[in-house]
Amino acid sequence: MNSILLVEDDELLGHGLSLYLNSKGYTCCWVTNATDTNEYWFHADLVILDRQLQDGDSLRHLPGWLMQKALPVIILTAKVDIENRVEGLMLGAKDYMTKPFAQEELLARIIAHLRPLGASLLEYKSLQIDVSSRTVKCAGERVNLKPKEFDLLLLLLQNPGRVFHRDELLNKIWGYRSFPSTRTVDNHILHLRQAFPCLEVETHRGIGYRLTAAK
Amino acid sequence: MNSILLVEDDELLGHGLSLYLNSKGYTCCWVTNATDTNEYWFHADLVILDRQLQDGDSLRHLPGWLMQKALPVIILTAKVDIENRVEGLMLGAKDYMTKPFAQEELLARIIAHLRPLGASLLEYKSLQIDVSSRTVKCAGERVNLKPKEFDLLLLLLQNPGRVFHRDELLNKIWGYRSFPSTRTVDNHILHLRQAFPCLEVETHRGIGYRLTAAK
DNA sequence: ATTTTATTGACATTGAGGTGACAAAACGCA
DNA sequence: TGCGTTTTGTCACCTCAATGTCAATAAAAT
Repeated sequence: MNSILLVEDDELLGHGLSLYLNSKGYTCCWVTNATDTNEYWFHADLVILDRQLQDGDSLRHLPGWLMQKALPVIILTAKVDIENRVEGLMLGAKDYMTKPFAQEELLARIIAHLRPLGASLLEYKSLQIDVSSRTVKCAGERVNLKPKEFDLLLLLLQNPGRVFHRDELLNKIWGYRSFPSTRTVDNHILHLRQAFPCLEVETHRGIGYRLTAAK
Repeated sequence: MNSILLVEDDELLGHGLSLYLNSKGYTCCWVTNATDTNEYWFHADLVILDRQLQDGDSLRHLPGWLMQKALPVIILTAKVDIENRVEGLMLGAKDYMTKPFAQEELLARIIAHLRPLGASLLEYKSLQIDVSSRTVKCAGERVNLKPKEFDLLLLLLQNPGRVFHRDELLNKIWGYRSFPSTRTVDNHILHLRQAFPCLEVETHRGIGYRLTAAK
């Protein structure tokens, strides 16, 4: 469960937001000044930072805080002019919202910033395929696939249930434009089947292969 | 040299923005439809996506595109209502801007999203990398790296686990736009491997390299 | 000019993956 | 059911392109 540090000296807004965020399942820590911010910064996964605090413009502290621990920061402010937004973003913030704003939008932005970018994770039964690292885990165990094998697995997983012509596979993965009789596709299908017992690849005689849609 | 994919079917805005981004030092690729987006997605570091294209709502394609390669996406739209913003963010976008907007703010947001959330101190096993002073310590011992070697190490460490195409490395670190056959990348990888026995760089034959995510 | 850094080219090494032989299975047809 | 044909499964081998490696050269920095 992610924890959010809310820095807001407006009692009403601070109270409302912290309740709201709590209700959405976040651990929300609400502070009202720079000193407390400093203290709680380390425990947060994301920071919502009001720009005007009683003890001054919170932006002054931002670079220092970020240097201690890098976090996604969403700045809240009443100021609407462009220069201020640009300044906030340039000082290290990830996002900038102008009051008044809708709770729902803030929440959506929080989710967007907390969501890991590399989450291109495909799942099929006990398989996990990470596209960006080109790695496959089967029941938690890393399995090494050769490049073409990985490409083939990826294509099948991205279209579960669909029948692929051998020719289509040769074209999409091997880049072939003519289709000689070859055992190449079979070979790679074979390797995948051997590597992953849980992988249900149906043979469609005279056509090609398809991956049984997992649920 | 970061490259930005601009998906915008308004001629005027598309042209203006691509010029602007180019003038700010980005390699900007401007396309106007979903098909071309699909093709260029892989080469981009960040995507600016207009929501309404001639061939429909671009949000339909977003999850599919993100699955191929995870990228920060900024959505542009004329729609102002909250539901639309939330929808876009929930589908995987990192940011959402409503037209009309100021170029400067878009630029600031681009910078914010491309800026690695990295603290100035990166760690990997027994390595400590100080980004600001460009120094590396291995098990407490200062190790001198050549500039390009440091850049390469930094890029890998900022994206642990991710596979980098050789072309991508040549582009990001060497600024190449064409990709001649060269032993340059291999050489620098070699030097890093020799300098740091603890550095686990996987070779992905025919693709590139990746740093094993340490934990 | 001297030192440091980067790139190139030659050569060794490796491993991905294709090839073809053969076995096994599926299919068609009587 | 049985036989012949076609398609697929399986395996071992072999090729070649991609990479590892190093020394020599070029380029850049000082």
